[in-house]
Amino acid sequence: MHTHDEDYLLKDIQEEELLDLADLFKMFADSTRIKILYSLWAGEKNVTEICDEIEMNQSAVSHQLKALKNAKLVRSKRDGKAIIYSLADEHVKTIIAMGKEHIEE
Amino acid sequence: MHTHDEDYLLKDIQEEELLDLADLFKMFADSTRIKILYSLWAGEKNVTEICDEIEMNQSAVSHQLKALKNAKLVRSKRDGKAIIYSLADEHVKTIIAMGKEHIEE
DNA sequence: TGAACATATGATAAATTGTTCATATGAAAA
DNA sequence: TTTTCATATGAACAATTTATCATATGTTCA
Repeated sequence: MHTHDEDYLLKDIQEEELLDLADLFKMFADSTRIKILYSLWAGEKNVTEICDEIEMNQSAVSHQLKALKNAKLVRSKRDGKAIIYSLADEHVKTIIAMGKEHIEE
Repeated sequence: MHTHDEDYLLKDIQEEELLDLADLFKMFADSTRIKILYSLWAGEKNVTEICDEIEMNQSAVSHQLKALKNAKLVRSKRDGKAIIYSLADEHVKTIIAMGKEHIEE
């Protein structure tokens, strides 16, 4: 049996989930970030390589990598002086693939 | 045989596609718009109903509906005084579902 | 026809976001 | 142990985005 309070709570949780969802999609909603993700599609790269490939300066890329890492869309590991980034999981690819399907109609 | 020009062109098309992709994801990257899409998940609704459900004023909702329609994520049809909106296709649901999967880990 | 209702839209103000610049941190190599 | 290379970060400014307000448009009904 559901009380009114429970319904209220449920609605609240949904609200929070929707905010989280919006935050996630924000990560895909900027061309620099999408370029970075796309650039990592083929495999891991260090920051310099990403900068070269997407032709964007190091600071901007680092800032965006930080955001992507926060959203758990990329991982990083150190290799000597370099930090190597890679896609965190398959969802990244799936989400981008769905987006591509939509615009290619 | 690929000429240098063709490669350049190809790169250019990808660039444009990435911008389009980012624009698409922008639609999902705002809580008002995500609420609207979610509200239409169950079925078509007119503007007033959407406003009531997501507790947002009519002007803001209309502005966002316009953006969503531009992105071909919702459709609309007139019914007397009202305009009835609905999700444009299944991609909307798939994309949101993928997003939910990611954050629910 | 005109009053009432439903939605759209333009302009503005507020908030958010992204890039850049300068500099800090941290690892390697001389 | 100083210099160099790779990356991160804070602050400031610019650009973009969103909500709000006022009003316009279009439809129905008296």
